[in-house]
Amino acid sequence: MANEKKSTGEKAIARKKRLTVHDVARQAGVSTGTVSRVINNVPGVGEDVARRVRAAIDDLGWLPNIAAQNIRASTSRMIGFIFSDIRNPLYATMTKGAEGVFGPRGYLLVSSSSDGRMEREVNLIDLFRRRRADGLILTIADEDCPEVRSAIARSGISFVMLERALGDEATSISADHYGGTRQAVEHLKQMGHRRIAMITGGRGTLVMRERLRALEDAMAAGKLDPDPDLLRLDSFDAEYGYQQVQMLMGKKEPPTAILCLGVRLLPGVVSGLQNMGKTFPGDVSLICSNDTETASILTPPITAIRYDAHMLGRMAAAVLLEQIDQKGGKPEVKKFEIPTELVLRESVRRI
Amino acid sequence: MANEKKSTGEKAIARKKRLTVHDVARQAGVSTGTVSRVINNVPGVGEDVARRVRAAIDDLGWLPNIAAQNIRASTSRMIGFIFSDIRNPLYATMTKGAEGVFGPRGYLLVSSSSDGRMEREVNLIDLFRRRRADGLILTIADEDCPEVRSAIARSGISFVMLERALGDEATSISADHYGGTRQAVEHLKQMGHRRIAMITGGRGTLVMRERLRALEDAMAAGKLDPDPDLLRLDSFDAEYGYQQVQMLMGKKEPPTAILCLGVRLLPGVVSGLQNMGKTFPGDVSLICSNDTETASILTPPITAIRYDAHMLGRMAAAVLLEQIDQKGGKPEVKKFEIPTELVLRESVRRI
DNA sequence: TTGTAGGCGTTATCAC
DNA sequence: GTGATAACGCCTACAA
Repeated sequence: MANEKKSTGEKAIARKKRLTVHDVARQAGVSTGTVSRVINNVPGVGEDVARRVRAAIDDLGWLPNIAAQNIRASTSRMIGFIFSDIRNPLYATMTKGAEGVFGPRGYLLVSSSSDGRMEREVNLIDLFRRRRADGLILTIADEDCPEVRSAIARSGISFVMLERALGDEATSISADHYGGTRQAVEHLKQMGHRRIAMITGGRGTLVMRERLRALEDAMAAGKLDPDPDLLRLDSFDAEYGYQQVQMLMGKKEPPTAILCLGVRLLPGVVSGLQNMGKTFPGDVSLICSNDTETASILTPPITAIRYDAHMLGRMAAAVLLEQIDQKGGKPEVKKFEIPTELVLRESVRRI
Repeated sequence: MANEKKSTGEKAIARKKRLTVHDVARQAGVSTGTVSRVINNVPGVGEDVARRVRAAIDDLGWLPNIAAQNIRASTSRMIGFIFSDIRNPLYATMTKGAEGVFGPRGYLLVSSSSDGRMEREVNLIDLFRRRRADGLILTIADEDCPEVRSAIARSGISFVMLERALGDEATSISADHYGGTRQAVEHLKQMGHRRIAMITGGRGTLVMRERLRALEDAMAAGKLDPDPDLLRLDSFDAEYGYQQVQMLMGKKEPPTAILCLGVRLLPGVVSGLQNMGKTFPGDVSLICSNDTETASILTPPITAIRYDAHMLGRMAAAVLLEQIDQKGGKPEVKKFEIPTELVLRESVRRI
């Protein structure tokens, strides 16, 4: 009663006031507490009263303000997902996968692109801290960046690394890049290839480390000595692929096969080859990663290392939620890996 | 003082309590109001006091809780963007563009996929209403769906339509699909084509209406009578493209040119052609929309209707923010269009 | 210049 | 069963 400020009177004349529990309570002739109990299904509310409340809710078209609920519960039911660029189909697919897990559990997924820049990553982490995100999925550009690591640490937010790792300090979810790359190289070796180049990016990430280790192991196992000049490891950009493939193919002793590892690299590599009049697999064999529709419809279609990015997103979401639920007991650090598969097509020839 | 509950004492022993203005105020030996003034740059705070406050903030590592700020300001600084699927590069690109406008202005962009399903769209709109989003960018599946329209209306949230329209009722931003399609068809006519097919989706959207109108106008202008059986207008899915292109090319009188309008359709159409051993432009000429890297590296590269999706996202964001700022005066309904361009490549031949 | 107090919209803890 | 009331974390009159 004391609460009936004049704003109620203004409502009709002034700009539409936002609806609150109070409006519903008044309309139903009950207290706000009762309204709250009804919408939260707290037992012990009279059936007729509940009916009246629900009628008032429908009548006014009220929906509880989640922000207010959250502030009381000191939670946000929001998860941040940070990666380089949503235009990369890999991240779009992971986002879609994660969304499918978070949505039904009442969490809002907020994906944001850092353009792979450290300051943006730090800003985004701080932003999620200000918004009191309940969790973070991180696919950062460089696992060793101290600024980013300290931003993560001071945020105090539960997080998992996706396609990245933080030593033994954090849970991570990734594809089996070692296995995938190893299988690709073994296939090339079987097809008679000895000079195998690799174009990729992601220095300072689990992904590059595993790919490199796989290549080295495979070469060593075949008693082939790797040529360091065949390694082009500085970027995932199409432009980089375009340049490097031409430099590689312009060498006196060009590679006979190229691993093109990174979704955006492939268009660059292919148009680089086209630009210098080289064909695949005639002039050079090609294996790409991840598999995409583009890879499958090029002429000829391209052999690819495939893994399920959608599943990766789902797993990251599920693992993170589990970790959030257990918050209190210190979270166990776990490592999850999903399998890869070599999709044989026509871009590799026997030599 | 009365406020110093025992929780402060517990802090050391119990689970880490969240930081608040109170902690900072105590640490700096000032009141919470003063802390608030400092972080909000309200003039009239003693320089030494401000310094002490800032020191305390840094010391504790506190960041104001945006949720709490928002609940006071009755805003959320959050914008929802609803479309069918983030894996569609068009939406990913728009999202990126919009992010670039919202971020610097302190707004959080939340993109979510509806899978083009009406109930999902309604759920998402209600979700954004519960979260008190300040604005909505809508790329819904069907402009005429009454459930969705009423969800929009009852939400009371400022919104703009992106690549969609709501008659004269709402501001919309889109590419000039009429112009783009018209130009493509004129080009085909000039190259001697008379039987022009169109594969696309999006019934009930501005985009399809404009494309269809352009095709009809162009045919009429050339005194060609359109064959309704050459119109395949039921889906944007790759699978649909795969099927329909084969049905079209299997006809007694197949088309001599196909407009393949929809990013995901292209891989389907191309592999459909490959599957039946048809080539382009030998057996049929091809024009696609939007332009993608895939279109440019296929053999041969594909003539494409291009428009700037990134710009579309930026514009939608800018227009929406302007509309939000002016909230109070009823928002003017405006229509924005960005130009398209026909990128000539090698998938169209003269006949 | 700084402190106090009330309120933003909700829920949980008391009483009744 | 239901109704007051005190938080949640912050900002802003208003008072001092």
